[in-house]
Amino acid sequence: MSGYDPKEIEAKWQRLWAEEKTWEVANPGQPGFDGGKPKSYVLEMLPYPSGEPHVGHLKCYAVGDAIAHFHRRHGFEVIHPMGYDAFGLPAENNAIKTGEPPREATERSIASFRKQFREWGISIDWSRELGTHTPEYYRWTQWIFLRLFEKGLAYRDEAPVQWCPKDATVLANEQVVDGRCERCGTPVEQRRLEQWFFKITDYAERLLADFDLLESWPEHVVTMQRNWIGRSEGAEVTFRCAELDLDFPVFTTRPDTLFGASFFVLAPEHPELERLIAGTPAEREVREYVNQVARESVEDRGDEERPKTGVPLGRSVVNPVNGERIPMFVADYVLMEYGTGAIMAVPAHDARDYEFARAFDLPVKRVIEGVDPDVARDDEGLPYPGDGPMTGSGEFDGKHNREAYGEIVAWLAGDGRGEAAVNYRLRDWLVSRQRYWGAPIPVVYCDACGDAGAPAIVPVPDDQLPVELPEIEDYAPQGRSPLAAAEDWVATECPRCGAAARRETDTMDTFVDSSWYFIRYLDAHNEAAPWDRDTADHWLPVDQYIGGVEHAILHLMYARFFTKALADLDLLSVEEPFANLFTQGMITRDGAKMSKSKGNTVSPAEYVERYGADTARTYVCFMGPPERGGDWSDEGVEGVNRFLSRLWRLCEEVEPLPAGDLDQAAGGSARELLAKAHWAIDKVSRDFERGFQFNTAVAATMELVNEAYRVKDDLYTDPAGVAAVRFAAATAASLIFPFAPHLGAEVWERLRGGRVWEDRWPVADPELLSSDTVTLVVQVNGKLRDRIEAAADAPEAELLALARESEKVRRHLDGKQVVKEVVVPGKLVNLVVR
RNA sequence: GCCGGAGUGGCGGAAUGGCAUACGCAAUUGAUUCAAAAUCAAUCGCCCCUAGCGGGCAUGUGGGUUCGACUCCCACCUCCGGCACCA
Repeated sequence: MSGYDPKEIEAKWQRLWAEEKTWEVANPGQPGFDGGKPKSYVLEMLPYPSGEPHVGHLKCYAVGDAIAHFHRRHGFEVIHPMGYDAFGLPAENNAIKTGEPPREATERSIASFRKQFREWGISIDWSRELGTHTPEYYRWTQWIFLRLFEKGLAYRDEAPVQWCPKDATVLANEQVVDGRCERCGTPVEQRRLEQWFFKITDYAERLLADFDLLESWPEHVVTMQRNWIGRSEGAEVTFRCAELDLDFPVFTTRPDTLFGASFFVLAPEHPELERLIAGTPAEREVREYVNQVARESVEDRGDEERPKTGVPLGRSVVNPVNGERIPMFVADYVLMEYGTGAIMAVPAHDARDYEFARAFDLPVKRVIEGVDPDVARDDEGLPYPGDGPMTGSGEFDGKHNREAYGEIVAWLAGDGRGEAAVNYRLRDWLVSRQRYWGAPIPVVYCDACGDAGAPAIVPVPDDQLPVELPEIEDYAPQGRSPLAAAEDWVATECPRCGAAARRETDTMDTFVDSSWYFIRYLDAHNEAAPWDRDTADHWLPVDQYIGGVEHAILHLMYARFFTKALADLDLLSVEEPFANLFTQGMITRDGAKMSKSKGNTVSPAEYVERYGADTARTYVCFMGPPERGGDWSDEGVEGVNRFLSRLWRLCEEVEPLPAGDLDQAAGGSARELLAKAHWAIDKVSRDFERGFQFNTAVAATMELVNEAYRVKDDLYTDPAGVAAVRFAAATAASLIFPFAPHLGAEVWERLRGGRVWEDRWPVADPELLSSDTVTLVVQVNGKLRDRIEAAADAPEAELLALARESEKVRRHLDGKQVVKEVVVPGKLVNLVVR
């Protein structure tokens, strides 16, 4: 015997799959397209190629590949592509440090990923491979940008952004760690700059409503997105500053507390602040305060524990419900980015307003009766955020606030003082980056086309795409995009008037690239369009999407937004990109997240080298439920390797033996082994269907192999018995194939001949799933007292009689009276005694 | 604070309201071997005793529903994840 040699087996099958292009599928209309099969689009989130693949990649692709194989063997035409999310910061930061062009480091990493995916035996359709950093791809990213621009869904606006004063650069949000610059540790400041946005807020309502269109998404992911979108119902009410003839709309979820508004607060970034204070005694103090707030880190400002600060403006507004003049303040607890950047403060019924009122000695006026002891801070039981009868609210007094809510809104709306409103926490997606390694934004600025000093934004015509990323020398940002230094590239002609114009030097957020890659796979080499409509309609939506839960909000929501926008542009027929989502949990080591600095990383390549890809893949599926995390254990890997070796040895042992007719293997341990095999088929199938419970699926296959070991020596004496062992081993190979495809294919070929992936997924024989006798559990007062073999179809009376006959049971019935008998046929008898 | 998820042997984890601890790891023992590794076989929750085909206790804590609860309900504790001055 030669022993289990994964290197040899794995190389053999990988070669065959590559040569025969086993996993490639054709599009409708292409030769080889199989229109007779239903389609299944199985997709794992594409990797970000930086360095080498890590163990999280292994788990993601092992899980996804198992699903792809399972679908194929259920008769689906499975499309299972792969690509690389190749633009992004790490490659660029590496370039700044080492001078190596981002493209080179990225290509090197991609080569490593590609090689390892092949060595893992993942069943990828390589004909559809793509990299988001190639002009062939980002040309279409730019094309989509232009379509969004035409629709008004991409726009340019001034916005506060994160700025590092030491590096003199704008930072991406991901580069701000605890309010400091990721690279130099300097506290980050906010600045207002012109930026590009996508109008995702237009889709807030549909992004919420269309959760109903999804088949199966983890509940917590839906909840996280729901919270992120943060829909609130309330009213927009206008407060007027008569002295300056200025209207200040506010959003409130509590219009029922309007009569209790005793002051009014603007965010420090509020655009009207300057007009309110110009030339007033408050001017200087307000300016100082605003500047001080601007220097605060975002984290400090968000600290709820901090005492409330602010400055009076010396101005007032009129409360539209009662005509009261209430003083205006500026305070940092009001955020410009939520609502209108201004609030009416109702200290009696809002904890934050209450604290501010205390700090500034402002009146607190109760308008709802009630006390919440958990929140109340004073003798009167204020603040009180709950519900109750109204008071001090004019004609609404005595009514319950919930009841009066709608009436107040209607009353305000009647004469234009306010209206019902919905507000979202979601903000528009800021997509421009002052960065080199991304897709250039395809517009130019033309002074000649513009007017009054403001240049016109002129989109680059489709036939001039892609706007290629130029080669540059210095990648370090200098407060503007590094692309600005490529002067020859920046200087261009206006496509509209031909005059001298300048290119946009910002690039797009990499989340833009990954918001549509799953469509490009479907028609990856189309040079005339991002995709062919019919082809995309055939394959979409993705039937099963697999990835890390860390993308629960951003990537998944952006891709949903893109899909809806593209559907509105009449480029797609689906409203939702991912019908089913599976989020895999994170693998830790020694209970901690893996990181290079902790030195607790696991290199998949090392384990594949030592134990083979089948062992590594099966182990990550076996270590626990895949949606949960798990701690990596070298001993656990060895355990899985032992199991695969046992299957291999079983195969080698039984292969040369002359086997008889399986139908003759009717009695004794042969039948028991066959029954175990069918039990395993049933169990693994159900574990797949019930949310990919791969740990128990692998365990069931282990049980089958263990059972075969227990009985094999007895069965070898008889050809029918040998046939039963062969069947058990081949079934184990078939069931383990989605996890350990090389070994599964090899054992199957040796014992059954042919290719296991072309064989339909086995179906358990109901005849062998049931047996003539069952183990009857006998309880007395719910406690197990005996187990008795009984005929499976025995009537209740017989089971009761059997139970009462048992010596062990009688001992517990002694001197007692049976007051109740519970019989579950085929399972259990419970005798209740007193 | 709000919203999710989870608490089961020495460890990772199994259990449509019906045999708690499948499967794996670790540990112990035996076979094989000159020996070891590998392999094969077996034992393996805790406690008690009269040592058996024995009894009791165990699924975070306390209640409840039920003939019967890891599973369902109520209250609480702990841990993990997300959001967080969102008006």
